[in-house]
Amino acid sequence: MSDRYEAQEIEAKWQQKWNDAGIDAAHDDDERESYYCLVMFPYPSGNLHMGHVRNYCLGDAVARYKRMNGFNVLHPIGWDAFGLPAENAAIKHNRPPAEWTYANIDQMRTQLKRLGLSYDWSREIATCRPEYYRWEQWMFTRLMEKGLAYQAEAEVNWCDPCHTVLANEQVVDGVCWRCDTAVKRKNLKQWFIRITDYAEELLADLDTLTGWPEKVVGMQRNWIGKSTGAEVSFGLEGSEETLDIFTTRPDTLMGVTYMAVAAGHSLAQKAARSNPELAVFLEECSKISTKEADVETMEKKGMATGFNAVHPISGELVPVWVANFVLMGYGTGAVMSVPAHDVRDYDFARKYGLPIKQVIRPADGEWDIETAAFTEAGVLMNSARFDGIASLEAKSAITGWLAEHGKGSVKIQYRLRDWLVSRQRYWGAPIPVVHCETCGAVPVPEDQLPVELPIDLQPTGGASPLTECEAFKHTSCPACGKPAVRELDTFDTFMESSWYMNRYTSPRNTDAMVDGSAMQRWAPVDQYIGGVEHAVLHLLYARFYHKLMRDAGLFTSEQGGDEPFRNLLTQGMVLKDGTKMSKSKGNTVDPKAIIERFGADTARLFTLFAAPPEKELEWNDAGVEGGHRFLKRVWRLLERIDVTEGEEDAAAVQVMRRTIHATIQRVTYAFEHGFAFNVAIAALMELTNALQDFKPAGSAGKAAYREGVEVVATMLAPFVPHFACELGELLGMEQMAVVSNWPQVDAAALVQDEITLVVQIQGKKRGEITIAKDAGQDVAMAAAQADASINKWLDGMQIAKVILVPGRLLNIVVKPA
RNA sequence: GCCGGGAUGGUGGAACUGGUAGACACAAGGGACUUAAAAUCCCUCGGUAGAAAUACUGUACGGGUUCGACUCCCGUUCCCGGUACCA
Repeated sequence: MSDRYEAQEIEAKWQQKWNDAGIDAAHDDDERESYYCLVMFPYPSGNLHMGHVRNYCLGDAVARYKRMNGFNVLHPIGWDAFGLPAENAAIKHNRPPAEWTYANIDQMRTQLKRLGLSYDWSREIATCRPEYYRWEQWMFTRLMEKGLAYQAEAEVNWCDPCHTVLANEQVVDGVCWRCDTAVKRKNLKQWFIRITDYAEELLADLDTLTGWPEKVVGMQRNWIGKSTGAEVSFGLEGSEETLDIFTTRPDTLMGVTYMAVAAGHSLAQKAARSNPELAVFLEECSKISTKEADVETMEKKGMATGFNAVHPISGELVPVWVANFVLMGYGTGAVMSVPAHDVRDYDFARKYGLPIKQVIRPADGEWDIETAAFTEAGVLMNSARFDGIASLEAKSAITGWLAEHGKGSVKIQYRLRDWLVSRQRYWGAPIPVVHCETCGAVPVPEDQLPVELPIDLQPTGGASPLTECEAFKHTSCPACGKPAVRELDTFDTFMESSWYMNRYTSPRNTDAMVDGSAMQRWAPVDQYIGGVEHAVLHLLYARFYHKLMRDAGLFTSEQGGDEPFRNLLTQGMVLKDGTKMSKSKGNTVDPKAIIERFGADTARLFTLFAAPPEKELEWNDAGVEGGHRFLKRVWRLLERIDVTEGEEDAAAVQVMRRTIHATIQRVTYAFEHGFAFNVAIAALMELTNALQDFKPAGSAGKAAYREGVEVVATMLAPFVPHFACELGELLGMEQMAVVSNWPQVDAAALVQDEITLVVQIQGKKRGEITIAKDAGQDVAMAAAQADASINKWLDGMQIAKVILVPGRLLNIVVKPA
């Protein structure tokens, strides 16, 4: 048994033993310090792909390392089980989404278990179960009561032939993915949650996220997009109404030469009634998809409405245009245009022959406005009483004047928009609202929750089958008791993924969404690991939801924190042949095949070794074999474990022990700083190579060799737990490797009397010298000059400068004598 | 378009806070063992010149700062992620 490494047998054996010993359970009642390690739960698409494997191997390494360091670890898993792919699969196979979803969950659970991941399976959750989503329904009714949830019109991508709303993903080059018909924008009354009420806190608390990658914090900051500017009321010629806009550049107000409104703006709609040409243009505008990338990259077009706006300061008339790039959902759906000082306005003005009026000039020098827009700050000109003022002061001067005259005010604007949570889909959590002719939109009372989704409906590709489910649709009004109809939209699936991390702390709680004391024990998540593609949306919604839960009184800041994730690791994607693995490209690698051929440990080892966690990982079948070869090499270290060869060599033992303890230091560092497991595993390979070359001579040699092999077995445990346990057993280690104590560095073993110093001349390496550890510059220089291969570069030269970097290098700067 | 990230040998990657570029692997080539194969072990392995010692050159591209730059600054190209209804 011990002479060959048989992965399949070993892995089955240890998974059974771990299960029997219950070592993966998180204990709600425990003296030890808690540690919460969370990986992003998967969408149950049916098969585990390499991205999952990578994510979960990283999380498992962290969880196991923390257990070996004495922590009581919560490492849960579950299923993000609502969503669009289930409906697509349902149409394809003509089976209800629920069936497909639950079958996939069973299959993927088996695959996860085969990998030997140390989850506490007793806490498994699936978001499509009423026991789960009832609490987000409950939360939504609370938000309605607080005025944080509201209904408003919003545009969707609509496909006429399919008679359905399309997700952005389903719009390809402006047409429906199924029937190739051009999509149309359509207004629907939908539910929103006021995330903008929390914009300031979401922004401010980014500063507390010191354990997050800076790039993610930056992306969130930009997404929230706080800008300070002014709201300005323009008049409308021959009308009492005003045209209100927001601008970040009130200093350029005197340069406004036209206004631009969205196609959906009331002014545009009004103008189109008497202008057929404009009506055609508006129709054309309604055919752009709602994707930001499409809107921003299309050709900028516009048309005059015939209306004129009245400038709030000069009283001059400026034309109001409709422009296809102005978005109804942003601000007021109207903007002021200053072509002289904004690139997009400049291009638009040039295209349509609109006037360009320069009102800012550079503080020093001239600017040719005929050539390009001047977008920097400067000094005002052509601005009547504001002439000569610098941009910065002009902003407050002009805003102040507007405020005095009731035509504007300082305004803080966020790019962040309220969270649209309605989806016109079936496979999602029902929105717990009843629409009553008398009482309006009424939240479903707590004692009637959950509003259960009928699970046996069959989507057809058209409208959601929920809209045709009479049994679901008809109910009575919770307020007045009269017949009423249920809300037929379901929640955005980001709703479920926004609070699952907190649910794991008390996953079977039937009395409340979460339990304050369980939150106190576990929350916030100590380490969250998942794909960087979630850097903005999922992570922002989860942060927001955490604050909503706190403010609903489910836990206090002291119990659950103000933020859900203390530390974040964003892993890169798994690629094959330089591109993302996908079925359509036919370049997928099935983890199952790797596991069957080499075992779970080899699959785990390779995914961790092949690339640093945050970088993309290029899959390489040959590399997998290399990983397997390494395990076999470690295995063979056992052959010499009780062998002694030759005379004891104290110096060799000292070098060996230094290597062992330097490796402990390096591997431990990887776990404590950034999880560079590729480097940690490389260090373990180096140690293995050193042990292979080491002659275990005499009792000290034999002891050093055994120490080294035991250290390798123990430190491999977070990465290849089955292998490490088997090796540990064969070594006669007292405990299973996965529950052993993490090795400690013996500082004495690291001490070195002499060090090697690189010698450079003019910054180029010319040799090495060996000197005493704490020798000074004089000693180093003497040693350098005593070395012929170094000294030849000093011949005929005058030493201009000497730089000594202690422990690293000596750089000698010379010039001709 | 906008926001964020990346680019180092034939390949994946390493290089601490600006201090030896290429650790550790993979592939390839050569050799040992074997009747043979597999497995295993040993050697070579950025480029140019050289028998070698060695020298020059080299971290996407063009500049800059520095005694010293893969690392910092300015500009450029290409690739990837996100862009609010994929999750």
